[in-house]
Amino acid sequence: MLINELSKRTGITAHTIRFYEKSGLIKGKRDESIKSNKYFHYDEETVEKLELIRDAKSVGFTINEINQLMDAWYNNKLSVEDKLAVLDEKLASIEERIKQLKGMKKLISQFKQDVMEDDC
Amino acid sequence: MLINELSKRTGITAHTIRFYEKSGLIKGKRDESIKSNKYFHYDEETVEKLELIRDAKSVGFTINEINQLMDAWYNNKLSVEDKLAVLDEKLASIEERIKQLKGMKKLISQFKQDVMEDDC
DNA sequence: TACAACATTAGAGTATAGTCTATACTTGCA
DNA sequence: TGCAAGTATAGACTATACTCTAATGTTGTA
Repeated sequence: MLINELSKRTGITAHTIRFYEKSGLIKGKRDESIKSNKYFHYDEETVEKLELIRDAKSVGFTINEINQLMDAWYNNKLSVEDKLAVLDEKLASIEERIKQLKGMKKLISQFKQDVMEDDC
Repeated sequence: MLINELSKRTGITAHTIRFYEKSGLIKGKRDESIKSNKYFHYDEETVEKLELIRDAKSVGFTINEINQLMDAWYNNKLSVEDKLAVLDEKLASIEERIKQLKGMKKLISQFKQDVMEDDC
């Protein structure tokens, strides 16, 4: 599929998809048999990757971190140990974030109590 | 206390503190009785605020969101209803983030399983 | 009193993550 | 065949959140 279809399927603009391509997150292939253009072709895996990128971004991962994650996910040049190391590191950072969010939740809830009590 | 002491107490550089001041997150006072300089003086509440800023930033809140939060926290111009509205909104966004993080955790854990099974 | 340390302001620079424009070529359809 | 729609690339622009530099003035201490 070409970039326009990829964009429609993922809801991510062609501009942003090209930005991700330049950042190394995804990789389109050129059809060498077609000499008239230099259009990139994308497969189903790229759709999957873009969805993963969206999810990972929404939880606060940077492009760099997503790159590491995708290498563990799709890159077969990495050893199982290296993949597990990356995955474990990401899991730990997620745990840490959840912990911090819970702390902040507690803090705001407490303050909410205070505000309500002030009102009485 | 002057900016240098505030910086030492919070571990936040004077540059960044001034940036936060320009962004409206904190407010130093000038001693009108001293005419020879324009040094800003900060109180204990500012230390508290900077700690809150650091915590809120670490869970992903933007300066804009922190500004709203601080208004609910410290600004008495807001009504109790308005304060509660801000606090509830922040609580909801924290819940949402926790949910997303848990989803991502599940995804990565699943992939970790897959990687380990591939290894056998 | 010299001078290092500290304070302020304006504005430039950096990093991240896009977002948009301009230019130019290609393709599909009436 | 004409022309709108699609594609690629380079590079400019934006927003957020700092981070640093330069210029200039103030304070404390040996």
